[in-house]
Amino acid sequence: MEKNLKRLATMQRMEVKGLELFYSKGYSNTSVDDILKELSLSKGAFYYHYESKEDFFIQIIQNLLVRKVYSMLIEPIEGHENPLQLITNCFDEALECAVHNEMDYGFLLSNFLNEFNGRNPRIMAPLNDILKVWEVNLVSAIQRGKFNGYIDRHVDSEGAAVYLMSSFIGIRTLMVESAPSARKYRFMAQLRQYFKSIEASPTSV
Amino acid sequence: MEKNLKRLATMQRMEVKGLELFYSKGYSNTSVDDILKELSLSKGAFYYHYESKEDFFIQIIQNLLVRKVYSMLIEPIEGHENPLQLITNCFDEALECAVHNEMDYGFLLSNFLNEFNGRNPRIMAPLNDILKVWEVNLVSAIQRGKFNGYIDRHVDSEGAAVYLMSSFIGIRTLMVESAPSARKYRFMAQLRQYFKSIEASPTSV
DNA sequence: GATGCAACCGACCTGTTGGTTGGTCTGGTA
DNA sequence: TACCAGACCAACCAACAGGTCGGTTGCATC
Repeated sequence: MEKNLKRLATMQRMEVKGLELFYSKGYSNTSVDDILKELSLSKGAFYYHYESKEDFFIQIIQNLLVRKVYSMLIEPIEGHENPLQLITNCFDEALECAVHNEMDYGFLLSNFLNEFNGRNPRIMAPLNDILKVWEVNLVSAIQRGKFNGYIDRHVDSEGAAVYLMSSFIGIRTLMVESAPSARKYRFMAQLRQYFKSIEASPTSV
Repeated sequence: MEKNLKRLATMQRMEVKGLELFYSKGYSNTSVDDILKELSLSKGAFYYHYESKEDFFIQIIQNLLVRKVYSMLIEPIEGHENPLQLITNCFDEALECAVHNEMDYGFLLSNFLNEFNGRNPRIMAPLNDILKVWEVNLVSAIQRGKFNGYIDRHVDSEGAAVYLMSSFIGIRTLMVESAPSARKYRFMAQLRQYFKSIEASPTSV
């Protein structure tokens, strides 16, 4: 049991540092040695625990990335209050975090999506899984909103979900280089504008 | 003069093939040899015309990418009709093109943005320039729309522009892997919904 | 037909990459 | 104390990267 703990501790260290470097430099620009050097570990240790660099990355996605996206974008909108308010707050916090993080390279998930889109099916599979969970969760939040009278019942839930995901992924890309704070502010204002147009109103037909 | 023509022809061949491969495999996963092999050219030819791989890529951005983005996203919205209609048509065509292109890896510009964001300032500079032109053009289209009575004059032009750019970049990322056609359709419907909320209406305060 | 030069060739250099392998250390067990 | 297996080390490998360089080709000029 003690043994197993040590194993897991080492793997955890590798994966945390791996995610950090993969995020900041990209997957293909980060060598296994880069990660190992920072942890004072050897190649042998790495290939004792993982079959390949690709396998290692998939583990990172499943062990770390899933949880991060979950706690940042999924959990916060699972309440039973007004979903439009929940999503607004959720996006606002996620973007605010990006504004204040000086080492920002964009949205973790979308960076990796971009790097592997249409190129590496083995890695895309778990990434698409995360995307799907996010989408399903948004859809059900919107449907809940319709049911509870917060959102106009003519709204296409799937459409709204895709639209929200798109805009979030895009704004995170745009926020990296120039005027992140200003762009966040403008984005949030337009998001509220959009939300106003899909919320339930007494004047709706 | 004839000489100069040959020079330009070879460079054009290299840059066109380079853009093709950089787009499909990513910049860092495409070697100079990959490009040269497909053109049956040698390393010597390459380094005779370009100082480095990075310099080569910057040339591609300035010579090819700028024009592509211009003709796809900027020119089509420069008319004097209803800008919301122009933008709708423009996005619709750009996305339709993506749907039918089997070799699709996302939005050229945003793929490169993602790859170099926060990492390579020399390459980011010309990419940001393109982004800026796009943004300025959207802003002025929206302002034109306000002036001509198509768009509510309380609308924040810069905000709407950023919101549009975000959503476009995002939907292109989402359209690569799964259900591009369905996602395009849903996206466009929500875009129209958003547009409806910012267009000039007689009932506005 | 000798000269000059832009355009191009391809062998080579140096460093890095993902991955392998034989060996060492250490803590628990009999 | 002898042993054993999991965890790790460090030297090594072939493939490949970006980039260099001395040399060749082909065409215009005189």
